Amino acid sequence: MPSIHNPAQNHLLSSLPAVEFERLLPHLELVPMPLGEALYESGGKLNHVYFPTTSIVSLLYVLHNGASAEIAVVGNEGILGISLFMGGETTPSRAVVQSAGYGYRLKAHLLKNEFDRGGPVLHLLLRYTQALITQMTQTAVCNRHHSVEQQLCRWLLLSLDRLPTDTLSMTQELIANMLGVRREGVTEAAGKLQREGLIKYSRGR
Amino acid sequence: MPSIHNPAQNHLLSSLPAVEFERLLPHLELVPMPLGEALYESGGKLNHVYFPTTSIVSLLYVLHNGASAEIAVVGNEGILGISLFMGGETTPSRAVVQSAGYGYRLKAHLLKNEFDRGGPVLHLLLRYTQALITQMTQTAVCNRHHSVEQQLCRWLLLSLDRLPTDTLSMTQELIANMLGVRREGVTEAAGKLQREGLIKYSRGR
DNA sequence: GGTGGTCTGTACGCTGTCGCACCGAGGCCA
DNA sequence: TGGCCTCGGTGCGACAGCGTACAGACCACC
Repeated sequence: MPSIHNPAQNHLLSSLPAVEFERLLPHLELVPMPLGEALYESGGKLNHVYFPTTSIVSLLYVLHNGASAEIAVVGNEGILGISLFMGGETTPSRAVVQSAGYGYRLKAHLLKNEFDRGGPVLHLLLRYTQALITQMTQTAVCNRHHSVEQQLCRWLLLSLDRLPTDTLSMTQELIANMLGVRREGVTEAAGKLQREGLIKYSRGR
Repeated sequence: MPSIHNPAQNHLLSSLPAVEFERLLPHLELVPMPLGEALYESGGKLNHVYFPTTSIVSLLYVLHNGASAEIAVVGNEGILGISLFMGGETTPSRAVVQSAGYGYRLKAHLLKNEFDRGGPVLHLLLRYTQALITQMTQTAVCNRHHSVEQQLCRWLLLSLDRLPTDTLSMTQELIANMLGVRREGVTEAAGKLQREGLIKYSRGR
């Protein structure tokens, strides 16, 4: 376990009061999160919750026909698995690692116990959930009113906000089906942004 | 106050254990909810929460340019004002009465107190919030992948699920800017559905 | 019965996105 | 060096939805 990793890199964990943090600390387990890994499947059971530190994870909603759309992005500011304490046993959406990195995971029942104590952990998690809801609603309205280019911009910013560097390695193809648009659309929009000098890329920015 | 009205018409209230229900009962206030009334404005303060009984309320997200999109529908199965207990003082979205009727309202701090006791009220509200999140994610993915006609269908079903009758009075214009599409698009889709014998309408179904 | 206002239906051109197909460029490996 | 595969760029026809404009239908009120 490389020493450069530290649970406090996750803002949610680092916001916990010392008592609660210490209590969870021994159970936090550093795990690598490789590109493309699916943390949860839609309808699957929830065994662990994840606190990303250097990785980014997308929440996807998948349709019957296979088409999908990203509904939110979670990075080092958040947690994966909120339905654990919101009520359901299962996760309504698919969670896929969008940018490889690390994160800490915790057995689901441990967090649930902590949540049920009703202290600062509860309030922190609810506050984060509220923020996540806001992100989802913005996604919904983006999907309706904005162009591919605008959505690409938003997506880039959301992702960069959650990474220490200003470089992210992604294929346009992947971005495209995160956003639920055509790959060519992304090519076009990205090309335009590059011409305007806003971004630079070659096979992953 | 007409005696046909009863707080138990709201499924959330009727699911409460007797103790909690009795505790809230004296503070529930029946209010008419006329078409078009805005219960909350985006960013506004939250003085009351609402439990619709015979009305339907839309949660809208409004853009700077005035364009808006519906992100969820709340009827007699739910509650308005979840951000009260989720963390924010203010509401992130606009709430507009979409179908006139009645509902009960409760002073915000009373529900907050109840929530903070951590009992069944907390779990019930969280479970409902989870359901609402699911509805929002579906809205997001609908906005991306579905045609106006499909969205109209979904919208009609969502609304009818929340009403005792199978008739709702709405102008196409209103439906259109709930969905964030053109009025003509709704006309066309509705016309098609009518030709197929699925719905009937004249100036509000 | 007339008048005005609201709601609905129809038409037309425009643009953004889609689906498909194809090609060039870059990277990896033998 | 050559070959392969992935990734990025481009072109083209099809089409859904948008904006605008206008005409008819229905209702309410005088």
